[in-house]
Amino acid sequence: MPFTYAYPRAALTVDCVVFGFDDGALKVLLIRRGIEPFQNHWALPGGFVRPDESLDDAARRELQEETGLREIYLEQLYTFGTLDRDPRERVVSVAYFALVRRADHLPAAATDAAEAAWFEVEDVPSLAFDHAEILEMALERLRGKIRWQPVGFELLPKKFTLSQFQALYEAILGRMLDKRNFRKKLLAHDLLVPLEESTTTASRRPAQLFRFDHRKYQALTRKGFIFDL
Amino acid sequence: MPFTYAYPRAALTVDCVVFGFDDGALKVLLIRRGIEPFQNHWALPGGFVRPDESLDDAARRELQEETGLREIYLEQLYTFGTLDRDPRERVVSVAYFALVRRADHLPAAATDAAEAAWFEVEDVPSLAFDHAEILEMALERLRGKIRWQPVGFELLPKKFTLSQFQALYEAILGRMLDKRNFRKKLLAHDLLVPLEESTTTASRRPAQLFRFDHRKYQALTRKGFIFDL
DNA sequence: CTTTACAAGTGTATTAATTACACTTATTAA
DNA sequence: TTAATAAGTGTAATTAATACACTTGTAAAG
Repeated sequence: MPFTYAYPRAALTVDCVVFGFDDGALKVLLIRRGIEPFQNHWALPGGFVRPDESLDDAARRELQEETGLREIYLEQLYTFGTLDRDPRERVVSVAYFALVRRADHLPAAATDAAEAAWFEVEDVPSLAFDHAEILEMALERLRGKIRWQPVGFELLPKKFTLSQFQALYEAILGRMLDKRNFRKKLLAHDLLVPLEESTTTASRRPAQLFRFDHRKYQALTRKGFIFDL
Repeated sequence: MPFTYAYPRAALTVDCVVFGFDDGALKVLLIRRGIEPFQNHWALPGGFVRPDESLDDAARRELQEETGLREIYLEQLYTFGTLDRDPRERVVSVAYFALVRRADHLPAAATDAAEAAWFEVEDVPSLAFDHAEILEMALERLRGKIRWQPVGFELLPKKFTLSQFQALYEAILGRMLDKRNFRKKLLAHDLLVPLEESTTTASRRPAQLFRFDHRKYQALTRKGFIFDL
């Protein structure tokens, strides 16, 4: 049953830039395309928006289908609509920006059919379509967002050490931070709750574990706060 | 000549939130709709994206056609894609955010057919579709943007006084600022060039006129800077 | 020509935030 | 017992943010 319109219409897709943090490095989740165009190239997970779902719903569905990820942090990034971004026809893509706790989604994730893998953002293969441009914009968004919101909440495991937190910020910002100043500022926000436990593995001094105070985190993000480090 | 697809496709539109500053108040440009749905309601200028133009081009064209505005500051804001935002059919709208110097575009602007008018953002009539929501998001963007870019450049006349600049910030932020601290911080950025001239009208002390140093403005926005007031 | 009304313009002291900087401690493996 | 490694900790100097009130220059009114 075909659908007919008086004027040509662009196809609508969503594409997701999924960031994770692991082994001290910021990573992005890519899938290997199974079909043309760009068959076998790496690309951002995504696909066509269905007529009966909102853009946000489409992004969540595609993520679930292609990477197995569910219930993760997701926000709209930007809409890409230049004329030649898809070789087949006019395709407008609404890009999304997602953050996941790698520990909660351990493997490269249960995937439908295509291959999915994490890549360090500093070492990404050449990407299909204009996905390199989308990734670049997502990185800028993340670097900007970190100044406003304690983004770590979405990227770190539920229990984490201050060193892990600092390593995350250093990976995102791309520069080293002073340990004492970092801790002083972070703890001043009264956002972290120390746990009874400490790390046990590794041949060195154990580190204190913390968790986020979810309530205070939400109150702070609502009224907006500066978190410059 | 009809166009046929295997699946239904959403229509794609652009809508523009155009801000201006005048008489000490922040204003938004609206048009009165000539056709159904929402005939005679006020709405954001906008319309359908044509198959041969990018989203940015569509926004610029619609602004020109409906309000006469050309060559103004324009950036993409957000894409609105809930299922029921248009009563006719599925319509996805890419919203844009624009800033104009009211002095350069004096009247409500040369308009094609529909009526166009400026409204104070604090006193906007009820709007068609989800345009109230779009306007709200644009205001948030403007209030956020002002903190790290000297937005005044796009909104103030080419020659302006420090009091005008402060009034603009007060209108956007919705609170009063201290005159001495405002001037101290603003001038510290070394972004303004004092002119020979002063204001002449009005029965009071003339005010020093300034212009922006375009070169320094661009250098600062590129590397990002904090402009908290 | 004197007075009045009005916004323009100007400085300092206090407080808060940011930065720079180096050694000690707890653990495991050798 | 020693070596290796990352965890943990405080202070002084600098810089930025804030609070706050009077004088000046012009035009209009009297």
